[in-house]
Order: sequence, then C-alpha cells, then structure tokens
Amino acid sequence: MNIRRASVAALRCWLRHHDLVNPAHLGSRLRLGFYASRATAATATTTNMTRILCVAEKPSIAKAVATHLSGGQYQTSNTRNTYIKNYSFTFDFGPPWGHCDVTMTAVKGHLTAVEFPGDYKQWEFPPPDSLFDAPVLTVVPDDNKSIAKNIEDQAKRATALVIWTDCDREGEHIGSEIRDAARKGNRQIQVKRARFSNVERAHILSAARRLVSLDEKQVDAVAARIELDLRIGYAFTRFLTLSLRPMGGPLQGLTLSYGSCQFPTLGFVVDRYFRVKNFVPEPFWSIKVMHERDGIKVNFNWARHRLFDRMMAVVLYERCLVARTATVTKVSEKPTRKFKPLPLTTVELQKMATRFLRMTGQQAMTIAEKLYNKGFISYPRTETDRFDRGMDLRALVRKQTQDSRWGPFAQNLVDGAFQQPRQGRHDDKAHPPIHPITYAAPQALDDGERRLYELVVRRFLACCSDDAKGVASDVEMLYGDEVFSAHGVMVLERNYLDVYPYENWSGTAVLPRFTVGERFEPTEALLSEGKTTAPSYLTEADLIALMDANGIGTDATMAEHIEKIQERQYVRTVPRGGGGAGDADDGSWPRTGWSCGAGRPRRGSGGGGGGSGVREFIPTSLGVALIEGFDRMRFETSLGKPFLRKEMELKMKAICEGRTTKQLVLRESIEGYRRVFEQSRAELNVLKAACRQELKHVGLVMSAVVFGRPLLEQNATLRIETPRRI
DNA sequence: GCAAGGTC
Repeated sequence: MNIRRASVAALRCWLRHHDLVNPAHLGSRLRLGFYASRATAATATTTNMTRILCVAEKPSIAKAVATHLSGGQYQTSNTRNTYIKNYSFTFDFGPPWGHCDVTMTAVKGHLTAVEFPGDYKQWEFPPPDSLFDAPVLTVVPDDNKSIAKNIEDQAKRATALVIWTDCDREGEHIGSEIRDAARKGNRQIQVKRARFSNVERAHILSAARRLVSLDEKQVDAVAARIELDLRIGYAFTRFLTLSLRPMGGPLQGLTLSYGSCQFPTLGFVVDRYFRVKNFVPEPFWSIKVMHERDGIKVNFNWARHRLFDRMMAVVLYERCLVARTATVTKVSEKPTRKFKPLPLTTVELQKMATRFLRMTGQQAMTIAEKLYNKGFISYPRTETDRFDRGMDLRALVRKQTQDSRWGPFAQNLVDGAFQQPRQGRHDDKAHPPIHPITYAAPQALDDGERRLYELVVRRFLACCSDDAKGVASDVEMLYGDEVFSAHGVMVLERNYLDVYPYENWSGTAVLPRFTVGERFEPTEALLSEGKTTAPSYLTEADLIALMDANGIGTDATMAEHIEKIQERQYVRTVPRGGGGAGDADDGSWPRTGWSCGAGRPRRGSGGGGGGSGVREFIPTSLGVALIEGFDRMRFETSLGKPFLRKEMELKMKAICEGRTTKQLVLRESIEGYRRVFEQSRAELNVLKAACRQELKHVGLVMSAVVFGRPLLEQNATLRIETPRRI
C-alpha cells in the first residue's frame, strides 16, 4: 500500500488493521505527515507497537492481571520499591490500539496524602479553627516516591495508561492519583480504566477490551471525604488537647483526638455502658407448665410469655389450676432446616475470630493478611458474600481432602454432596468472599495462622455443603383460658454442622406424641417469678456489628478504630465474667489517673460469647466525660453519634450521582463543623466541669464520677442512680 | 503529637 497516495479513510482502515493508532487522532497527525514514515517503519519491523502502561491498586492484582493478559508469558523486572514489580508482555487490546507492548505495574493503595503547609504544623498557632480554611497540600509521601517515579518513567514511553484499581470509590480516587503521576511523565498520555470485579481469566480479558473512563464524580466524592477528615480531625484534636491540657493531672500528657470514626465508635461503647448502668431490673411472673410423657419432660411456654403484674398472673394461674386438665388444640410436624452460613466477608471474619479464636479484630486481620500473602487464602478485605457463578468451587474443595480434620468431609462433598453456596446480598464488585486458595498443612503455619486458616476452611466447606435438616414438632394446648405451646426438633441430617463447630442446633429435643383433642393433667404447673436482666457490655463482635450497621469505618479500618480508642485511653477491655470493678481498676490503671467504669461481674451471655476468652468494652471516665460533654452541648447532631459520618456518606453518594458537587459539599460541611467548633469553644466549661469533677476523685477512691454522679462503687454491687440516659 | 482510607 502506498501511504502517500491513500485516502484518509483507507489509511485509517489500514492503520487500524495494523494496530498502529487510535483513528480518532489521525486527522491532525496526518497533516503533520506523522505516520508516513512511522508506518513504513512498522511494516519493516514489528517491534514498534503501541505501548500501554497498566497500573493496579496492589501488586497481587498486577501479577494476576499480567498473567491473564499475557497468557503467562511475561518478563519481570524489579523497581526501586521492594514490593512493586513491572511485568512486560504483549497483548491485543482490540481497536483502537490492537496488539501492544504492555508494562503492568502497581501502587500500594493510595499514592498520595493530604497535609497542611509547614506554617500550620504548630499546634498553638495559628489557632486550630484556622485549619478549616487553611490550604491543603497533596503530596507523595516518602515511602511512595519510588512508586510514583516508576509510573512517571513508564508513562514517558506509553501512548496510554490503563488503570486497574479496585472497582469502588476509593479505587476510583487511587486511579486519579495514578493518572496524575503518569501525566507528570507524559502530559499527552491517554487515560482509561478497566472495570473488573474479580481476577478470573475471562473476566479480566473482557475488561481489557471494554475500557471506560475514570468516573470524576467518584474521584470528587472521595477527595471531599479526605479533605474533611483531615480538617475536622486535626482541628478538633488540637482544640480538645490544648483546651483540656491546662487542667493538669493526667490530661497533661494525653492526646485527646477526635475523628469521624473513632468518636462514634467510642459513642457506642459509652451508650451501652449507660444502658447497663442505668438498668433497673423489673420483676415479672410467668406460668411454667411441664408434662412428662414416655419418659420425656416437655416444657410448655406460656403464650403471654410473662406479665409484669403479679395479681394478674396469680389470677390466670389459679384459673389453670382450677381447670385441672389441659386440652391439646394443635399438633403439627413439618420439615425444617437450619441454613448453612453465607460466604465469608471481612466483617464476619473479624466477628468470628473475636468470638471463637480469642483474637482481636486487629490480630485477625494481621494474620489473615499473612495467610493471603503466603497464598493460602483469598484477599481478606471484602464485603462480598456471594460467589461468582463462574468460580470452580469444587476444585477448591478438592484441595482440602488431604486434611486429617476436615478431609473426609471435603471428600464427601467432592463425591457428590457438594451444593452451591447461598448468595448473600452484598457485592463490592472487587473481591470474592474470603476462601481458601490452596491447602496449608498445619506444620506450615504458626498457631494463630493455623486457627484462622481452619476457620476460613471450615466456613468455606460449610458454605459448599447442605443445610442441616430436621423435623419440627409443635404442640399447642389450652389450660384454663391460657394457651401454651411446646416446640421440638428432631435433627435428621447435620450436613454442614459436621464441619462447622461454631454453630449447633439448639432446642433439639424430640417431643412425645400428642393428638388433637386429647386431655391430660400436666405433671407440673408453677407460677415463677423472675427479674429482667441488664444487657451485657459490648464485645468486640458487637462493636464491629454496630460500626458495620452504622457505616462507621470500612471492613479494613474498623479494627483500627477500635484499637485507637483504647490507645487514647477512652475505653478498655475486661474479660467477660471476670470483669468486675476490682478487675477493671487493677494496679495498672490508676497510674494514668483515669479510673475505669467497670461494673459488676457478669457471666457469659449474649453476643454468641460463651468462650471464657471473650472480652467486653467499657469506657474509662475520660471516654464517658468526652461523649457526655459533647452530648450535653446539645448540638443538632452530637459529635459522639454516628449521624455525622452517615451524613458524609450520603453526601458522597450525592456527589457520585451528580446531585451535588465536591465544592458545595466542602463548603457546607466546613461551615457546619465550624459552627459546631464555635459552640464547643463557647461551651467548653461543660467539658471542663466534667473533667474537673473527674480529676478531684482520681487517686482517692476507685470510683468513676462523671458530672458529680457516682457511676459505680468500689465493691461489685451495682448502685443504680437516677437514669439519665436510656 | 492530630484523621481515615488504601496497602505490605
């Protein structure tokens, strides 16, 4: 083909066929005679292909994507960063680029960070509220400089950048950070983004051929969040620390931080604490009927459950006794099942680890990270509780058949008992549920890894098994004018329960036979008296569940916020059951001057605890004072409540949907927080009063006093003051 | 010395 004589249309077609150029840019370049010589050269040698730079959010994804795009045929080179490698290969992106030379590399999460200029580094001056409108700089932290430089250098030789970050808002923002780094090296570089939600081969290949643009709205939403967290966090932290420090004592050496996630987290702990403290037991009465038949004792439950009026209960009870016989009114027997668990998410993993493995959420995440890096489990940060239909789960089950503990169970699944896992409703579009990747022999793991790996495997096998099945029998009877019922289950097939010791099927008593219309005289009928009991203090699993439900933090950061409020001495944990006042105020604590508001000893209950290693969260008096202080200032929304974070979430969503803009959100939010700040400054005496009260008592007795009210006495008996918060 | 969000 003679290029100089060809029409533009024909040229376009030819160039496209030879994978040389994006036809959209052809016109201007043709006029410059750009392609005449280049195309000729290209026919002579095939090495002059379009260069594409691909960048993933993390090294593992870069490797996985490179493997799929190259068919395993890539060359690896090291960069100046230990964790980051560049993979070179060729790949046919289809039109307009066609067959390309590709370099695939990665960042490690966010590439940049925000900070205030040097003249705002001092805490005292300019005053903290100046941070609301101080300039904010975006910088590449030292740790990331080599990563940014690698992208900048690679971009110089590339026609286009393809961003392979996770398919979520943060991923979109990280994409914009990568774009900016690439443009530093090549201002002309085209920018595209691959949308993918797992690293399965066909999915990745299809994503590579269906590139989209970066979503600037999502980028803006995250940028707004980043800037607000910085301004508000720094301003309130400096304000709190500086205004309370002059009061001396333990306040002198502490950093009193505020953060949009750590404060609501503290708020949950304080809230539960008051519910326990202010709980007033109420007496109630209930009729208990037991009937023995065929050697089985059947307990019938009163349809009214319980009454808080003693006289009424007595009257109804007497009517039962007068009637003497009960009449069976309903008998039913029907198949029932106990559902197997959903595929494992990060939040679930943390809840289970804190309940059953005696780990903190933070420890569980660190261990999960290690297992992931060794290739034993999938990516441990995921919100997804449904497996992609295309995944070969049977192959993963087969890998577990060699284990002595759950191998036979896995083998049974392989031999035909396999069932597709349940499909949850969450999908983060970035990662599958947590599951084992390869088999890890117990000797290959340390103690913590072994226990967590076991949990992941058992959960996975349970997911691939069948629900437990049984027959439920229900009997209803009339005794006097009162209705009673009994429920029993006969377990027929345990299925997943055999591999999943974290659950059992309680109430599995088998009922003897009853027939409708029959009359019998109950073996026993009693009027029993009871008292309502206080809720338990929060366990870590409860706290994680609350944060999750209220959108406080992300799966990856919840454990960090929980650590943070302990580090700041806002809360502490005590073993459930062993955690009484004496325990909480052990020798180590008064050294800081803050007594801890632990209550009476409690026995394991609720929260799925059971294990003796479960710890519960109790606020220190400092934590109580901060939350109460802010609550008492009567803002429209207290800083200690989760609503502000939720509002931020809604605003981010609005930016993403184009209903508002980053600029508007920033302006509104900054003004809002500035008002809260002014009000806090004006009502500082409220906060100070709380702390002063506190300081006076420190070192005298081991009692926590907030706003002049004793919260607990030194001994373990609970003294209930007038409830102030319900 | 301060935040929250990624990731190793």
